[in-house]
Amino acid sequence: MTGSKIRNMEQFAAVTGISRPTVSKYFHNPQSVRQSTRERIERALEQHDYRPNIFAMNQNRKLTKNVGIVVPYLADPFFAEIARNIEERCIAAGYTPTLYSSHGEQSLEVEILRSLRSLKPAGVLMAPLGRISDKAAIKKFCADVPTVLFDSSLQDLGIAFVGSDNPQFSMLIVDYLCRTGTPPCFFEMKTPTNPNANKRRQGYLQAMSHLGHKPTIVQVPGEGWHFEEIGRREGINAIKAGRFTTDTVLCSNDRLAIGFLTACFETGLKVGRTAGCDIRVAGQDDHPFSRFTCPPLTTIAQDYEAVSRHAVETLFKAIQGDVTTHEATYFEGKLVMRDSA
Amino acid sequence: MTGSKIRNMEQFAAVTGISRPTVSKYFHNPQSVRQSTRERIERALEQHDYRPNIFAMNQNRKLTKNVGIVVPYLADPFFAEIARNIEERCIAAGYTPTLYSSHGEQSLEVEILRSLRSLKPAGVLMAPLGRISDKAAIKKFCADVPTVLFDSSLQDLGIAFVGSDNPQFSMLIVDYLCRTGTPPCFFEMKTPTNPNANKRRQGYLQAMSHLGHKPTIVQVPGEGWHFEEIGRREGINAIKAGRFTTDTVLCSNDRLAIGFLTACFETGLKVGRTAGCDIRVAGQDDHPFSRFTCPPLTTIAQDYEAVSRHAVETLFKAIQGDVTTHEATYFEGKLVMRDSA
DNA sequence: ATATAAATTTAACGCGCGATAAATTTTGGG
DNA sequence: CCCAAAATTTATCGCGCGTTAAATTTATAT
Repeated sequence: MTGSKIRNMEQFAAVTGISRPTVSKYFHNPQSVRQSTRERIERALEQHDYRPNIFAMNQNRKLTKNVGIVVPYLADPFFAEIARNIEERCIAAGYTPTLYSSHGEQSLEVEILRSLRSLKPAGVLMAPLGRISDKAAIKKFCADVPTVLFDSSLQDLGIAFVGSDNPQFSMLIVDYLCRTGTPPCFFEMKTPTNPNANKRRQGYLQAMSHLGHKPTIVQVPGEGWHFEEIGRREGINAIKAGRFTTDTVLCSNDRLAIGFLTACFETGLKVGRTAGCDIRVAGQDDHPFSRFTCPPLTTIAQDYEAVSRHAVETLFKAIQGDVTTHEATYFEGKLVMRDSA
Repeated sequence: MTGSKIRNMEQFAAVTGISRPTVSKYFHNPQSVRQSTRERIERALEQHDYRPNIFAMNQNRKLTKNVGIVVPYLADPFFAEIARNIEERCIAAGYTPTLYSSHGEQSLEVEILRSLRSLKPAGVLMAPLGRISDKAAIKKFCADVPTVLFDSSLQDLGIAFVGSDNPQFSMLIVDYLCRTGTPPCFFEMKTPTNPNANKRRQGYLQAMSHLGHKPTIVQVPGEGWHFEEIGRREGINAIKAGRFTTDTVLCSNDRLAIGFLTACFETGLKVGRTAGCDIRVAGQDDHPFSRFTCPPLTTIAQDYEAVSRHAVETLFKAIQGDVTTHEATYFEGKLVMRDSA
């Protein structure tokens, strides 16, 4: 590393002995220049750690290499994990991802889209808030920026949707629960944050009907993204009110289930699938913490490896112009048997 | 909203009937223009939703309004929460925060600093990886960009450090545990990720010595950021090997404790502080999930409201030139009594 | 060696805004 | 109504790079 400070591409090009337009071309796509040229640039790059000014680069280019990643609630480790997964894939593809969290608020989600516009992103991967999203604002955004929605579908907005086959989730776990014990009640929030919950309820109803059992749905109040607290507080209420008609409870999602496990603990119900247990509890998602509840939570694992991979691939295809019609992809979940049910 | 598309500040200025330099001044600081002028601009702003081109804005300004926020591992909800808190404070102060996670990897942390440089941030708030951080790289970065370190201290790098009084944490909980039952063993990773763990061990030793008890430290192997899994796996090993000399275990942090609770469950140990329980378990941090373990985890709550507030305030002071000498601030924790100990 | 295609160089403009200096207008106090 | 101070306008550069067209060099095939 020589001490010389390089201020711009002009000076860097001078060091390499190559003209600036060619150097510029290299940074745009290293494969677009001759190998000998590439090697000379890269040799100089090792000695001077020059980087093109990111602001100057982007201002005069209609399409940047920026990619926006928007999740509804980053304090949920599920979204943190999937965001990380997506982030890595974007970097590997030579893009610069920027991560945003809507923190459960409509106003923030809208503001994020505003900010994103000014970044002129090549594309955006977005998990919308869901029910409380400003659909009109998102629709408008999708019209201007190639956007792939994931996790939570929003009408047919964006160039594609990638998520999970939620009805299949519920049907799978209902089938398992019925095979191994009493048919489950379904525990959920009355006003769920996103449509996935509705599809899971449908799946539950369908599976129960198919197996010839009478369904019981326990809906509880609660707003916002503190699902564990809602599961705990309203779980206690529902247990005390005797709203669960069988000794098996299927929760709409894992975070609700984690809170419900606490509710069981605090009301003295022993959770598990062995003799001497009072209640079986199952979730859906395979949340990172589900492995560590007591007892560990039986659940349906989202294939978020597949979701993130397909979402990213779809976006990059669309960016490269292989735009077709809107397409929705749903990945199946897998049963994860643990000790809670 | 009129249909006219405004492409740049020139055109927007024309619409308002005000000159471009004045409009520019407004965007730099709305208070710097006359009220009547401000009102005219804001009226036009409502009709045309024009925003200055962010790239053009920043390229020719030595100091931007960007602020970098770097956390070591975003999939840990603790960091997600504190990042969110810091983010909001930055926005409220008129800055544009960008969030990065090192994902537990040195190479990524270094790369993030490289990227941050090219964003010309006004300042950076960084929770370093700790032990595996590339200290030289961070030192170099701190020399160029005003940086406040938080959560995990790294020598005396940066303009300030803001974190928790870790020895106090351990002393507080040791005192509590000794008052209410048998003195605790200390459960930790052999090679902790950051210096906080060492300070907590010191606090434990000091408190035990002060109270006249013989300390027992159980160190277990394990690398990376999957603390829960390490706590579970190595917890089982340590329990089976009879390494815990008393029926009370103080874990170095909550995530380890969450895993250790699972270990207790899987080895048949009943956790709690009531008659009939086999073991008491306590953590440190008040992790968002600690409220929902079974039993809920007794722990020491980090004051991350105070940490994030003071970190942001310190940074903005430094940015405004009130740079003094390096200063470290440590906030005390509060005992959160729950049912695990 | 020669023709042809491919890569590079040269030259020059534009992007949208920051920044500045000098000229002009507006404001507010007496 | 006048004047000094404050705010705004006018005019003009510069930032660092993208982009283009024409001229030139280099590589590849015949």
